Amino acid sequence: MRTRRQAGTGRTQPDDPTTATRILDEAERLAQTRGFNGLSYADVAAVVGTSKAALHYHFATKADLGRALIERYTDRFFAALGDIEASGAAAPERLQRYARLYADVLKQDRLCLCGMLAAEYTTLPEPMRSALREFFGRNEAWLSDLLEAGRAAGTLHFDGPPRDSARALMAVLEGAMLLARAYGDTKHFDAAAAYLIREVTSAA
Amino acid sequence: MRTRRQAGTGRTQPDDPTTATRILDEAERLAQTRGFNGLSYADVAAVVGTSKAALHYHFATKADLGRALIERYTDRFFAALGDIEASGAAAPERLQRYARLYADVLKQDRLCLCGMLAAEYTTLPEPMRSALREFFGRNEAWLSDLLEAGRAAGTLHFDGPPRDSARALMAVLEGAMLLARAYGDTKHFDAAAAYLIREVTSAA
DNA sequence: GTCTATAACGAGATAGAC
DNA sequence: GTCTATCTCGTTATAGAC
Repeated sequence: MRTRRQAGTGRTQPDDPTTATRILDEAERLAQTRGFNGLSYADVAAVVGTSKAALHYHFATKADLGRALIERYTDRFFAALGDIEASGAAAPERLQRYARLYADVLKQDRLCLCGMLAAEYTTLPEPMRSALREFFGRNEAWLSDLLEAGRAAGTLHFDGPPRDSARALMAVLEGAMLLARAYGDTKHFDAAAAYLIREVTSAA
Repeated sequence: MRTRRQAGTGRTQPDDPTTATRILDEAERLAQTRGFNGLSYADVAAVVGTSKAALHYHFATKADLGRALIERYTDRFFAALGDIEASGAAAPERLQRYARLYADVLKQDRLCLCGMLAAEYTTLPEPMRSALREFFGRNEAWLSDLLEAGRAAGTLHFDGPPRDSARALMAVLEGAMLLARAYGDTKHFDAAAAYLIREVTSAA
């Protein structure tokens, strides 16, 4: 039931990476490259330099670990989206920066954590499934707002409801990561992303 | 080393589904829903109504089974593309029918076999990896030819090399399947696919 | 908080009878 | 061509010492 733990003393917040954090870091890396089902406690423990039992102390079950992974990933992702909003850039530039978030992940030879987990969806425990749906739902909402605002400002052009275009954008980014990695060529991703953004950005 | 086998007698070709075929059918279904790593010999044997050892007779290793799955899937897929070509339809209609191939898979609550395997790419043995790259490479070539012909005929409109648009199309279809299944809503797929096809089909 | 040790199970794969 | 039986290994998870 427990997940993460404060130490007995009060000085556990602002320190170097805590053990739980290092566990999450390595589990995240493995999940993004090999998938959640392709990740074992033994793999993680070996890199972190601890034991399988210690992992179970921090994350009692693999489902707990998985849920923590998605939640941390989601928090980080939307913090990055907050940075984009705070930049005050116009809609086309925001869209470019959104796509760059994905490109940066791919450059590390990783897939989007949630895209990867979506492929494994039917094998995941329910807490992970609902966390995934939340990630994609919030993404769709964020993109829809961006598209709608851009269209209102005359800087973006597309037909139909913003939600449909948002879904298409998410789909092309997730799909392009998948295909680009199979080819071992990030240019596959860049071409697909640039194509779709050009469609939305260029005048009708 | 062996894979598939003819019986001693000569009448093993035109019969009801042979055991090897039923094995492939069920393994394919599981791979498309749970992934290749989420599929076990025990699962397949239970549905086919045989033993794990019998599976090993037909497909000595799991890598052999996986390769056979991709090859059969590829053969079927390009047979379907051949039907589209033989129909004599114009490029926009061909594109619609191409997208419908994916939609039909999704309606069975499955992902594209090769899209699913692409997510598991780093965990796959090399023979499966090269078979995957071949599937996507041939797809890209087929779509590129279609796009180029459509642009020449004035029925399709897009900028840049056909190859980039082909990649974007494949990416959106694979990605949309992934996301639609997580939502349990095939309309997610239809919206994304329709959006992208409209972009290419409508006049500039 | 972390360890060693081990339980309990499922995986892929093999041997040999029929 | 399929079976039963078994092997070996890796998996998640737990027990209990320190």
